[in-house]
Amino acid sequence: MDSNKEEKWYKFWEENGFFRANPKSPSPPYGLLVPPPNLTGDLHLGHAMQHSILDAIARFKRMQGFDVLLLPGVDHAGIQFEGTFDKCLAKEGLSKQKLGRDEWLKKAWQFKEEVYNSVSSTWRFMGLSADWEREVFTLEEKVQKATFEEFKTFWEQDLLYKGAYIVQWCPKCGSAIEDIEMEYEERKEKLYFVRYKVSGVGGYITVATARPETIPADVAIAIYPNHPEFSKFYGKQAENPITHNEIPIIQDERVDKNFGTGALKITPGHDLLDYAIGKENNLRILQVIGKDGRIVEDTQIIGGLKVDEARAKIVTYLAEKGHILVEETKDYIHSVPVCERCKTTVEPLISEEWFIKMKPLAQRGLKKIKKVNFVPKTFLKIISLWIKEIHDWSISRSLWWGHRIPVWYCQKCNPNHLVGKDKDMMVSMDEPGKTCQSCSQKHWIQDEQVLDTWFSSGLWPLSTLGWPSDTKEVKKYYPWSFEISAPEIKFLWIARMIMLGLWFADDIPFKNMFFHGMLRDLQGRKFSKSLGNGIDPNELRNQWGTDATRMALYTYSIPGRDGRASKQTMDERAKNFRNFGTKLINIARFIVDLAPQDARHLDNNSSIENKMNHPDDQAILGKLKKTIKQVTSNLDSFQLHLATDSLYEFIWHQFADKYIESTKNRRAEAQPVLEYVFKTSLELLHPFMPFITEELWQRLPHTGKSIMLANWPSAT
RNA sequence: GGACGGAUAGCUCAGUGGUAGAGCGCUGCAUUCACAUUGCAGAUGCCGUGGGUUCAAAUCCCUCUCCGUCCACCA
Repeated sequence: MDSNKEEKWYKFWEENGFFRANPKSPSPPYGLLVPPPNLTGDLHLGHAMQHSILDAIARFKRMQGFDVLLLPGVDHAGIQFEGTFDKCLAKEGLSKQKLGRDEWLKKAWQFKEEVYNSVSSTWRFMGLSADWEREVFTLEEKVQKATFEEFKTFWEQDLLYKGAYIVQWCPKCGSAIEDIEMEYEERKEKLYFVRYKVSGVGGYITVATARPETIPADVAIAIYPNHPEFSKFYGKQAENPITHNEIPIIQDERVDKNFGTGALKITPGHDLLDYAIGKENNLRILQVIGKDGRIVEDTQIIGGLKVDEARAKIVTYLAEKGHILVEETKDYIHSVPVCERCKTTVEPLISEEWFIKMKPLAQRGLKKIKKVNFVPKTFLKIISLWIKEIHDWSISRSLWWGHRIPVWYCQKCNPNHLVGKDKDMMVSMDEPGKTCQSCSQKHWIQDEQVLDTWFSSGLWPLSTLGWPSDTKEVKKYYPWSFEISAPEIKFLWIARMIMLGLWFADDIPFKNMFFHGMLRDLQGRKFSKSLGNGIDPNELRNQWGTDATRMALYTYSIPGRDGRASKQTMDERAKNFRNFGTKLINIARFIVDLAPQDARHLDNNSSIENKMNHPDDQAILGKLKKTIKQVTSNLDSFQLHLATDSLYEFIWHQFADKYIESTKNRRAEAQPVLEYVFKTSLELLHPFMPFITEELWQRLPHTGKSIMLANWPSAT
């Protein structure tokens, strides 16, 4: 089937409104939420698979008589978009600094339009029967309102706070990121043994560290309790070899007695564990690494240097002074956290950020999460465990592209942008009309940061339906019937949608949660641009057609199961299903074009089983019934690979190879069965191969305008 | 260190208590036949290891090995 014909049918369906949901219809709802692709991202094989699965379920449910809402959207993808856009600006010699926030945003929106227009048409691929008129962009007004309501409610419920906290900072993105936005890279570095002089009693305490450049920010040394060698120093002071400050020697059982020397330098400003220990011991917090990834200027010895330069220089210096013995230095392989998006080494440092207290949300989430039917069900456990061990969610990002934090400070009374309840700050979407309660004037200035993309995406099941307004869409389609996701965003997105949905709408956001597997290359590596191992779904479509590409993808659609694929394996499978399509065309040619003059034709009004008594007819009708049952139950349990498998086997090897051959000597008599079995087969196949089934169905005796509107075959 | 998943034909993978399956690849035969983008026939597997439950195990249970993924504050 060529792409012109595909386009023709797609247009036919869309123009007839077959993709549209109808909240007013009395039919029961079946809502499917398309995971919004990133604005800047090309669609890859994983998207193609998601779309194919979503579309099969949607078409199946429509044929079963449901009022289907398949709702598409686009994600603004904060960090990713901003990175791409800034690169483009740099080519024109422009930058954020030069433009300023307002001008930058204006250009960013223009850029968004350009990008959107150039790629959005490709999102309609794979025959996705989405209700395009309802497409939602994550920054549009509707979503803004919902996001504001979310923020405001958290604020009123006292679940929102702002504070200096140790965060994972990506110097390149210039923003805090969440733990779950980080990756780890195995790196071979050096482990240095640094001697700190103990004051008063004489002697040294040695710590092992991979990060000597943070020594200027050391504020204590911690040893594990009852350290055989060092416990005599407990309570004494040591001398910081760089700053020469006196720092206390403390004990903590979180220090691993088997690592290094059993003593740990405490740097609360640049390490999460140290931060926790420092807080409990009321230690000062010093910072030597700035948000630009360089050592702060007024640091001794290494001020102004990049981190790796600083490390080299400080090691040389400490070795010269006898604090590091070169022969004691070890090679050390460990995992270094890097930013998932730009692969820059992440620096833990102190920053002012907004947080949500997640405990209450997690509690409610855990109580109700069992209502979600996870496919495969192992995800219930995985996600529940994560929710159980939830920590507060840092929702602010130092970006410009996103929902700006709806908080206003009185510039006069609150120049440091501190947060208290209703004095010199306000939570408001637009500039407050009121005056400041402290100075009775209006000098409002908005918080500089924007919200984490997932803060708004987490509300996607509600914001897309017009919440917080009590719309007919919310009433009818919430909770959604079906959601699909890649496993990699199960915490970032899925877990949060569940908690937020329960918090704001008091119900789970979706009844069925389907996780597909990850497609990898033949060596088991992820597809990535840098490896160049990606497979372009459009190339497959051009070569083999959309129907065949979809069928090839269904063979990989087993819930939660990763698959390995190459262009070659995809070609092999797609080719097979292209051949299957050819087979269908030839079956149609045989049944329709070459029908004998005296053939009776299919009569929709009477039961075919009762009229056709030949054993071959009875046999094929029986097998068809069995196939209807199988396909229906496989679709009900979202096992698309089994559904397509049994259809393929039935149509090709039972119907075409055996039954059709057997009718050649009683051709005219068998015509009604040929027509009936083929038409029914096409209807069963339509969710998976929408184009060719429409094309051929139209050529058979039929009622109704489209196979999309046909009733799902019944086995009774 | 925890949690989860995988190991089945040359390759990519289904199956998951009752005589080993598909696609691609391979071998042989068939062309005035709806279809060579085909049909028919065929070869190829101690279903990772060791044990257990059962009349019966690739399938359920336990052990081990190897691979993979996720989680965790790996200095």
